[in-house]
Amino acid sequence: MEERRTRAHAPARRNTRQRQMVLDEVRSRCDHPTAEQIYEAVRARDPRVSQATVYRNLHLLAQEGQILSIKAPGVEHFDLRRDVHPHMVCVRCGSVVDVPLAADDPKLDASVSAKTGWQVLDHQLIFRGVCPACAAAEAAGEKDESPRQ
Amino acid sequence: MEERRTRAHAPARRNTRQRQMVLDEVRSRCDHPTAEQIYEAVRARDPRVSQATVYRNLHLLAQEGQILSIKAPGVEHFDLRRDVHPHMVCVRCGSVVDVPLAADDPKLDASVSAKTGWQVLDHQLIFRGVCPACAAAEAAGEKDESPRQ
DNA sequence: GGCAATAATGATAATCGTTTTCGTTAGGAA
DNA sequence: TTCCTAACGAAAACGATTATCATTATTGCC
Repeated sequence: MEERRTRAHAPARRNTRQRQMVLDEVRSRCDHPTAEQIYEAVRARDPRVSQATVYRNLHLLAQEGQILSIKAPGVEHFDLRRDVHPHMVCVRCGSVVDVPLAADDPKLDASVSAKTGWQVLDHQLIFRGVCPACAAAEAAGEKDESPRQ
Repeated sequence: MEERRTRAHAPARRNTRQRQMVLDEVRSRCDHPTAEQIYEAVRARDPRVSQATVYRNLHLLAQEGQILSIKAPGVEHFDLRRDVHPHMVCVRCGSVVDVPLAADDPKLDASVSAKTGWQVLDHQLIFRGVCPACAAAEAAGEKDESPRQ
């Protein structure tokens, strides 16, 4: 009852050329690209790949734990690192960098789960700030100094 | 030179009826409403208030430090508390709650700033999880158990 | 109190990132 | 090789937010 294919042979994940390109692209970078940036890079290799495919695969890979998704305000970024670690977003240009802080308490999620009764999946520590480049630009007299986002 | 009104008498912030309604509405709640929810509540009091006005005022109040903006993945939420503190978002229904954790190290921002050379404005700690209500619904056999967002 | 300057508004269109739709293509087990 | 169906591509749809612009109304000042 109710297991036509459910256990017989798993959900049958297929290894497509497009999926491999998306994974390769994230892995080959040392920054924190957005879906749009990955799309452009993949598209440079094969212009027929569609945006939807890039989004689909980024989310699939993140779900599988092969890459990390960073839900920055406004745009989602991706990271080849798989361990949870803090990030910092520039409120002026949107760039994202890793923050070199000691890893958080690994029991944090469990402790919050115990305190709240929620089933905790993961967490994200995000700093907002102004990167050196944008700070320099501001100092140099660029008008419009109000933070965005 | 170049200070027609710049210092004479500040930018002249006006106290409009709409702005007061938005602030009252956030203050009167113990949850973490979205702009849309505030819009609906304000609109119940005065149907002529526009969405743009609600967004404008929420951001202005957040910038002034009168309320707190929580950049949850997908939607922005607002909080009557003014101190930085962690939140948890339900990946199924999107609800947001405060997390009862000891306040973070107040020197955290300064320490990150020193380490990275960025000008740090603030930070956000966000947990993702499944709230008890949604967990119960899942257990009760609701189909579609894959996390959203 | 009246008046002008301009901050702020309301209605609406536009934007942006992302997701859905749906007909077509192509992995890969049999 | 065949067949099932996961995955694709193109395009439209979507939801949240922001910009535009003519109009309104708050406030400082006489």
